Amino acid sequence: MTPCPLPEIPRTDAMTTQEYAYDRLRNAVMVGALRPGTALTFRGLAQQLGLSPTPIREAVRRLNTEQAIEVLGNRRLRVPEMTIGRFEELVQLRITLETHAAERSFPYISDIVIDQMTALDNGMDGAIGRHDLDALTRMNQDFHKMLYRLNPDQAVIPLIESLWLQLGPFQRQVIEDIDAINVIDRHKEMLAAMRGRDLMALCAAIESDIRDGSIRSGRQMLRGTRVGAHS
Amino acid sequence: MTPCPLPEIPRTDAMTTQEYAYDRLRNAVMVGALRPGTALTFRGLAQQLGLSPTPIREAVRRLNTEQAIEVLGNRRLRVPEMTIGRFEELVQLRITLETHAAERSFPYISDIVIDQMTALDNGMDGAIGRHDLDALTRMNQDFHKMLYRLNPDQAVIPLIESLWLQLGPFQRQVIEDIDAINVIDRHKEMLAAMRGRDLMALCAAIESDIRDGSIRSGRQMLRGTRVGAHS
DNA sequence: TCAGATATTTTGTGATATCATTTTCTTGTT
DNA sequence: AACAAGAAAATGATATCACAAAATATCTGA
Repeated sequence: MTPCPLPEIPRTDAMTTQEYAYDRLRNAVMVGALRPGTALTFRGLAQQLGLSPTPIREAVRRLNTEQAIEVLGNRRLRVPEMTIGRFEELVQLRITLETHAAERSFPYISDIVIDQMTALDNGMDGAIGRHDLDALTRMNQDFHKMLYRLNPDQAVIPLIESLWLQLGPFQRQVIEDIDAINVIDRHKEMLAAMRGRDLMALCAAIESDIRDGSIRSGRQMLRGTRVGAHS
Repeated sequence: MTPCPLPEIPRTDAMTTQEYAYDRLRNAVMVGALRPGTALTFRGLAQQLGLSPTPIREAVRRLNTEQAIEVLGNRRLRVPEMTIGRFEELVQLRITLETHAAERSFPYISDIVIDQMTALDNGMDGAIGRHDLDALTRMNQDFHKMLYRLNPDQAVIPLIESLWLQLGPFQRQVIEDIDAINVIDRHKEMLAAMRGRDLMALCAAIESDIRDGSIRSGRQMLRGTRVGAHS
């Protein structure tokens, strides 16, 4: 009965305990360290993190509001299962929201940002070499966020992150096949479109990027109604 | 120093205290009972609701995650201010997300649902007559949600509700001018498009519906950078 | 061996207490 | 009257406690 592996994250002094618990649990879901269907308890998490239940409850409730963790009526928490229908919805939503975000950030694209994103993209190759999938996932998200954040009034990122959280536990199984190279190629396409200031091409590249990361998993799912929770 | 008016809501026995606090605060923000810029404290809310701080903290943290309430570094909570830029972003996001939702629900439209939505729309006339703006807001949202919920795998509603929460406090000032009649007309357009199974017309009606509820407020805002917090 | 009842443990919930900060009020000085 | 300094009150954060409900383990009888 090994406790679930919650990847460690840096904790600064200015951070409250609740904040730390939230960040750590959120990161665990985001990078897919917890399989779909994983059962949790407030007190179990508290013990595992060496904290009292109070800040854990606040953290879990927040993640519940983001659809990242289910709070079941009986007294268990669960990482949501994935279904074919829900998966399709989430992917379509990602495409809609992320192309929207790109469109709203488009006027703010500058050469400087393109350089920064290029550097970040190059860094991802290193993560692949190291087989550091956690870092790869985070860097991939940072790459996308860097674009969407260009719009100074953006309100879309929290919504997109909720989708990433919902896809995270399932998506991990895809990334483990290291089709991640495809993702990188799509990033190159995105950067090319940004250099040419071509909005249509940028949105097309984003859509491809999202779809590529989903085809495999879609196939996997077609073999059963559910995925995850093998044990 | 009258405490902020948090509209009362029904409380069932099966409800936990945290859940009740969340629902009540959320409703208050949603219907715009709290003006933008309103300052709050955990303990103040606890006292006002006759509860201990613990469940209040959980409720407020959830609302913070939904961008409905700001948790400032100093020790105050605040209903976010509105800016022109953010307002424009939120409205555009609503249009993108709600037309997306309509598209994904489109195949599930049935005559029965159209009848139900028609009935709900008629009920709104009554709320206008009674000048019950809280009920009007809720019924308007229920009208939209009834459509978006048709897709059994929908994951979009929580995202849309986050936008409604962010617009709520500001939008209230608009509705108070009772331009709400326009909204109703747009609902009739939506219903007509649904009867004709015309997706394009449905999306156009939704976009008009959202824009109509925003023009006035946009104008109001152009006179200053901020709105609300009149004190 | 297995099903059902009972006892034990675990869990979620919410109030309370404590502590360090921060805010606010008071006071004194220029 | 204005402003700075210090005292008092209020606040956020989190551990702990008590209670009821639920889950799990144990026991009993066929």
